[in-house]
Amino acid sequence: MAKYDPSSQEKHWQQFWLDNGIYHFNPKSPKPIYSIDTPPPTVSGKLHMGHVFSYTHTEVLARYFRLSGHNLYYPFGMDDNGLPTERLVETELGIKGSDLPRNEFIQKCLNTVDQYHQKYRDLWQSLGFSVDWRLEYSTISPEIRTLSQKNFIQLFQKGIAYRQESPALWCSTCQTAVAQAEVEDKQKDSIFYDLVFTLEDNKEILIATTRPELLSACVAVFVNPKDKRYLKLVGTTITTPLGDKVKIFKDDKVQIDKGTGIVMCCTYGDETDLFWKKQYNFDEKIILDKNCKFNQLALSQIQGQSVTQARKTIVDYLNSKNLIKKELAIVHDVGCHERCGTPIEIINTFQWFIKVLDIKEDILKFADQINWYPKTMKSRFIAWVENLKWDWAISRDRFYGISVPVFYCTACGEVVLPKDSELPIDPLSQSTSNTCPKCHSSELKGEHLVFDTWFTSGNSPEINSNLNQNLTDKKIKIPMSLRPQAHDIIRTWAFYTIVLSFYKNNQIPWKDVAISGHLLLRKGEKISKRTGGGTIRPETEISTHSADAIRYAMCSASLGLDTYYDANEIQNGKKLVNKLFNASNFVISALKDYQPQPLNPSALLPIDLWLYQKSLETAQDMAKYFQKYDYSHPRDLSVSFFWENFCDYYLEIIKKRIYELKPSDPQKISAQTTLYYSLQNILTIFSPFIPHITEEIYQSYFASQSGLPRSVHLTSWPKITKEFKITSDHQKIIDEILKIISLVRAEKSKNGINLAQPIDILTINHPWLTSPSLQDFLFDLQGVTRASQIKIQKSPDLSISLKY
RNA sequence: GAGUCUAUAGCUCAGUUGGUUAGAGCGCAUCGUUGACAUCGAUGAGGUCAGAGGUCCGAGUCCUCUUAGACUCACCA
Repeated sequence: MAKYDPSSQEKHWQQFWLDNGIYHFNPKSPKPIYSIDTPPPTVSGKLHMGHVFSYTHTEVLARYFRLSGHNLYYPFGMDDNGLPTERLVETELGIKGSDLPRNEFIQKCLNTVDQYHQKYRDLWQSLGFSVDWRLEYSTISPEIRTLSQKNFIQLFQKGIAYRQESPALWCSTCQTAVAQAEVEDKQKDSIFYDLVFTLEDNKEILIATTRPELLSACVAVFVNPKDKRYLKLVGTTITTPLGDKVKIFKDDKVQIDKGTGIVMCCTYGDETDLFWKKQYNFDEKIILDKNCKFNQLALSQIQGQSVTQARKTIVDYLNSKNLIKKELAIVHDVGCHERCGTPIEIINTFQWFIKVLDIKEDILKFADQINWYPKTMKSRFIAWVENLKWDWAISRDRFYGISVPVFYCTACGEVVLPKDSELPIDPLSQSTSNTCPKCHSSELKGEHLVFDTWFTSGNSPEINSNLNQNLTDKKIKIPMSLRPQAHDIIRTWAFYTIVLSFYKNNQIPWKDVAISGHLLLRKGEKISKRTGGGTIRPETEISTHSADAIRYAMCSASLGLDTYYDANEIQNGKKLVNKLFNASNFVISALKDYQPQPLNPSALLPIDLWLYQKSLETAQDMAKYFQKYDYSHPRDLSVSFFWENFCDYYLEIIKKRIYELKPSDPQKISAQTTLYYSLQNILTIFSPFIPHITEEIYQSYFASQSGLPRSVHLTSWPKITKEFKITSDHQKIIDEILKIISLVRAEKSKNGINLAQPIDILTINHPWLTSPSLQDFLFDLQGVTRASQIKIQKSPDLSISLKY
């Protein structure tokens, strides 16, 4: 018999599914809709195994929901605008967005993105994803740009989106404001400099800082109210090493034992500076401009210099005047931009914000209305919301993104909105026919800022519910059924989606959230955004091991847990595929002389009914787990039913009937009927995990049977019914028979004897089994044990003896 | 500094609301294999459930503390 070759067959079935629209959403179906808010992966480079991991989880679950009677709505998007994509294009083409005319740069981005769409789609399809590819979206598409801009305009009109010049978290490499969620801590080497300040009585006093370059922006000095050393200085004036005079204040935030116990407050070195500025209403002294170069307000020597240059310059300068008394090398955590690793500065700029601090309570209430799987992920969300300190900065000083759709009146500065019909709009290259609502001037200047990608992808439920309307005449309703995603973007994507849904619909965006963990390469080694999993590439893994084996391996650990990439699991997947192929071929060959007939429990031998019932129970148990978004238990349940009950026991038990009985014998037909229906169940319950091999087997036999669907993926999840329940008496006997089979095998194995070795007499010593009660099982038992004769003797305990 | 999670066999993990003798796969050992399958079958060894205390008739499971690790947040002058 030909071996199964996944490398050709997987492609073949993927094409078959596409050609036949097997996974198409059917708007006319009466089944309840199950809708998935698939994460649109950011187009920022290659997809890595971490993507494969979490997307496979959703894929497997989606297949279960389809089989269990839902009209599955499974779209797919690509998040292909904004900073991450820009950075990809910049590195790939070796250009800088800032060096090119905006239109030209955007065109280059669009070209690059197109290639990536194809690559991404190819990968998902090579894994056998059951997505309806007619429902594919791209966040840079005109429809979605319109939707995003429209939503912005509504938020602006309600006063929820606002523009403000204020200190914002700023990345000097990316030249843009960033959101709190995009900042991550990094350990950096630094130096604590003890600088000489002068008191009113001309006495010198030391203040430690790691940011001497900000000295020109020093607006105050703080000590701790409990610090007896300095308390008497509060209220007096102090002179900085540069000669500026500032006042000394007291505040609890000062740590007595850190540095010299005295802190300078510079606008702005960190968030504490910002807090003090607001609290004590200091005047700002802004010395860093948007390029993170020092301006005219800074010390003349450092003007025009970057932060690192300036630090060196000013240290040299102060040293030359002997104003640094001590340098202490330290390692400390610095907030950096997660995309590029650059330390974040706080810079004053005009940015657009969405109010989120005002609605923390509402958001927390929404979090309660959503089912979180696993439950513990909800606490991460709550912790994030409770700790928010900034409104959501939604604008970015970048090029390739969805423009903030506003104009400014050059006469009076008023914000002018475009007409809805003018959307999508790029205010830099397009104009609006609206005029200034205040002074009616038509002299307008377009906004150059673009949206943070999350502002658009945060609308994904609405995007999904409006996709491809001619295919989905019934609108997909919000809340959608499921948001699947990984845990690293709880604070971004999940949070922003809930915020936007709150403002837009005052409704939760989805009923359930299923959060995947991360795939780890080795103990403690994450797949980082930079290296993207190194040499382990999804494409190679799939082509060398097969999609089915990879899918199987990805479902090994529980939802939400970080999991190691385990070559063993892939091997197990391969073995399962092989085992299923072999077992099925055996079953199908056993069905050669079989005419399919309706399944009638009373026409089945007890052991046959037992096996069939077991297949239904397994399906039912799996369903319980699947409904809780648990894919790993169902996987193991299906494997152990198939491997142990079906292969190791049942197939061996019925071989004698298959080989030796006439086609017309009811006992043979009973076995064949059981095989016929059980194998269908087995294929269905395995199909979410290993969709290719199950389709291969299904197509080789079942697809041509009358009354059966044309694909295993269109079958129904097996349902348990009372009529297929065996009696408890039979169950008891079967339990004993399985034990006896096991004992015979052990006995043979212990003596180094081939399991197929015939036995003259098998003697069963048993407390209550009798010949009549074994009547229905005797033939099978002879077959599986190879015993020509079976004797039963009464005995307090179960034991067996063999005579060869 | 705060929060969340994790700690079970050599490895990777199960262990549902506390209930007999703690499970699986891999690995290991021994044996077997001409009738679906060596990507196989059978049998077996291997665990004081991180540590200490507590509640209970009974704790891997609940509570407290300790230790180690991961993640998130805060601090980052």
